Parts: sequence; C-alpha cells; structure tokens
Amino acid sequence: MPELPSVEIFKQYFDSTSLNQNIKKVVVNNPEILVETSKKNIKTIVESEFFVSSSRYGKYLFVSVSNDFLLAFHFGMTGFFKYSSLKEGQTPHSRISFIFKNGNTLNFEDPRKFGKLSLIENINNFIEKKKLGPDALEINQKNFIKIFEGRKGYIKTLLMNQNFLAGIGNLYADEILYQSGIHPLIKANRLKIEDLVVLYNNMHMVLQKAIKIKDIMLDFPENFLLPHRYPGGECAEYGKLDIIKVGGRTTYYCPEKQVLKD
DNA sequence: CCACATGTTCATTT
DNA sequence: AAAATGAACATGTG
Repeated sequence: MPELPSVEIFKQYFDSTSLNQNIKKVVVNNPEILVETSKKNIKTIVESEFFVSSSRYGKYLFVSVSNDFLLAFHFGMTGFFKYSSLKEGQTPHSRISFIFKNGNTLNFEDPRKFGKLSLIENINNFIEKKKLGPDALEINQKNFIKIFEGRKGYIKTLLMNQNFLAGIGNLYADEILYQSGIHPLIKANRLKIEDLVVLYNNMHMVLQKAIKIKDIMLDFPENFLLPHRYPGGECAEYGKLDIIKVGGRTTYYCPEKQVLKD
C-alpha cells in the first residue's frame, strides 16, 4: 500500500533489518524494474558493500550505499520489503534480493511489477528531474496554501499530483478530504484560506496517525473513512458512502459530510 | 470471461 | 500552459 505512510514504515523496517550488514550477493530476478542501471551494474556496485542510511521523500525511499552510490526505491502499487532468514529467501514475487553475510535476505517484493529501483547519483537532482513537489509531511502551512492558489483543477487531483505535493495517493487523498469535510470535486481555487488550513492540519493528522498504526487499515478509528472504504460501506456519522471517479481513480466520499456547494 | 486494484507516464482533446 | 480523460504497463483477486 505504498503511499507516504507505507513508505515511511518500509523505511523503519529497512533500517531495523538491513543497515550496516555486509551484502554478500544481489539476486536480480526481474531486471525490467531497474532504471538507469542493469543487473550486472547493480551487482557490481552493491555486492560486498553495505547500506549506510536511508531517507524517505514522498513515495520514494533513498538508500545510501557504503561506496557513496544511491538507490531509489519506488514501490509502485504492490511493492514492499520482506526480510527473512531463509537462505536465498526466494519467493514468487521477489524482484531483487539482497543476501547478507549473516545469512538473512532482504527481498524487494512486488507482485505487479510497477515498482522501480533506480541507481542515482544525487537525491536533489533526482527530485528535480522527477519534478516532485514538497514532501507532504515537510511542507509548511504557508507553502501548502500557495500550491492551490489560482488552480482550477479538482482538489483531489491536485492533492494526488506528485508534482505539487509528494506522498499522497488515492486512498489517503480520500481520507484527508473526508476528515476535512471537503468534496473531492471542488476546484482548488474555490476553497477559502480557512478550508486550506483545515486541509493542511488534517493532512498531517491523517498521515501521522497512519504511520502510528503502521498503516493497518483496520486499526483506524471508527470515524475514519478508510475502514469503511468498500462498496456499501457507511460513514460512521452519516449514511452510505458515494463512489465516483476523479482523475480516473475510484473515489469514496460522504455526500452529507462533504458537500459540493453551488 | 469480466471488472478492478494503494501508481506513473504518455497521448489526445478541450 | 492547464486541465480532463483514457490507455498502457503486469498480475493477482473476486
């Protein structure tokens, strides 16, 4: 479930399992997920080195290697890490495996193969090249409000657009708008400053809550949208949730709580 | 068989 | 330039 909260949790998992361990071998099962590098290249660069640190930006996880190279993981729609004590740790959806000298393996798992692993030289250059907006947890209120100034697009579409704000995807956009009582189809420039302040505060609240509960949907409180986000699901406060398409993505919202005015 | 899925990117149209 | 829409990508699930 790789939106910002999941990636933050993947980072914690990565840090606690895989930092500072000698990498004995790298197994590339699916070279097609590699970007700007090759199977041979990545093996040459990473084998016999170790991971020094990691950092998250939006939905990306950057990992620095002991020889100063950098890896950028993107988890696509179904990617995640699996650290195991199995010798070669191979599983049906393991795309890349990092086998450590201690006998454990970190797998980059991704059933649908929308994930990517890039070899990069500089994080800032990468962010610039991808034209990523500010990270959703780092941006301050003033700059957040500025993003929507004069924008005629739908608020949900903009929230999800990584070029404006990095980290929010389809599910969390729905949750943040629900918490804020804002209809997903409101045009951004129709929102008042007060609405944007509410939106900003709820964005933080929702993302931090999600990280706290390890992004386990069922652990969200009743008054959140996500535990009810399925056909026929009901808002804890009002009635049945509506399902529409916004920017090509399925959108759940409560028509009584999130009203589209004029 | 069909529809749908947490994401990104590209083409086309308005 | 901005914005909306649809398709493509690969694969599992219901």
